Amino acid sequence: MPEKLDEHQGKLFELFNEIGIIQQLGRAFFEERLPDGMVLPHFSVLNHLTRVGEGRTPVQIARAFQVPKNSLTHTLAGLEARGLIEMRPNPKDKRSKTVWLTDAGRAFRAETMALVSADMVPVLPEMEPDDVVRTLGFLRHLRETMDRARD
Amino acid sequence: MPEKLDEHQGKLFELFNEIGIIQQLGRAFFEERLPDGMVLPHFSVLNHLTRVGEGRTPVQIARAFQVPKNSLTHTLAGLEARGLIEMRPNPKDKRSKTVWLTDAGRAFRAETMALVSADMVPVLPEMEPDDVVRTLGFLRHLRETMDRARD
DNA sequence: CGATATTAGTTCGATATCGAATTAAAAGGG
DNA sequence: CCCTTTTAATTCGATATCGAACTAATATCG
Repeated sequence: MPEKLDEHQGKLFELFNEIGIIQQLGRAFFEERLPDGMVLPHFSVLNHLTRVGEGRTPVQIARAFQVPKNSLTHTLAGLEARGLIEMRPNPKDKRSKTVWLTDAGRAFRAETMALVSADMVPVLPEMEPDDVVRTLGFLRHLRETMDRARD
Repeated sequence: MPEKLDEHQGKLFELFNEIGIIQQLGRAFFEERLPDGMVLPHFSVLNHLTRVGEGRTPVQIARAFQVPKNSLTHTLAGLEARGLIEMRPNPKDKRSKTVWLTDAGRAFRAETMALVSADMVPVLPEMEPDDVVRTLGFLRHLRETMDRARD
């Protein structure tokens, strides 16, 4: 039954399509609420360090976001120029660096989070918590599968 | 119970996070298989015209993808320069244009689709069709909600 | 109708993003 | 140990992306 397979594949394409559009909506939503020259990846790095822990290396962060590492170099440079992060040498590896939040970075992340959260409230009641959790689970599985298939 | 609300909101943040990463993975996956200077949005426009119908205007397409219209101007210029689409005046509105696929554009889209589909086959068995459909449904709802909240 | 507001598309300048090449350090294998 | 390979980060050049300002055409409303 090759039609079944095609249909399955078609749905997956639609899923990617939808994901792209939502990503775009989310990016715009965030960036409207970020100061002047800041973009979503700037905030994402601050958030990542808060959630996963400071002292990560640039490659680790790049892998987590699945972006090329030179793209991250640029993002980190922007954050450092704004005094939101600090780069320190990596004691385990002289080629490498580690990334740390400054107090300003922590404060900025918290403020932005509060700001965006407030504006997100109207959306929440529309989203069934169970659906959110289930979707999250599936998307993680999808990501892991794609990641594995990347080789 | 404000903790419940915060938790719900936290899950939604994680969802956006995951969506961003998958979008990135999908983009890379596509662009590895696209010729030289072509990027995902180029393909997306060809695909959109095939699925939704030709003769769309740039603003319609921009709205469908939730990107600024000047970004689309640039994408369309690239496609036109490669002879994959054709711009015609809009008989209903002298400010506007309509976008049409050329034969080369149709052929290119089909070839790329086949190429990407083939490489996507290993991922398919990992994805429960029911889960894909359910996720798709939820994401559509999420998009519509965000779109409505955009005002 | 005529004035004003809105809409379609482009242009411009600034920044983001990426692939490819580069440098420096670490790892691995004879 | 050297030699080769891999890895971390940066640099460079090219293109993508976006906000803001602009032009031309259409819609709205008195």
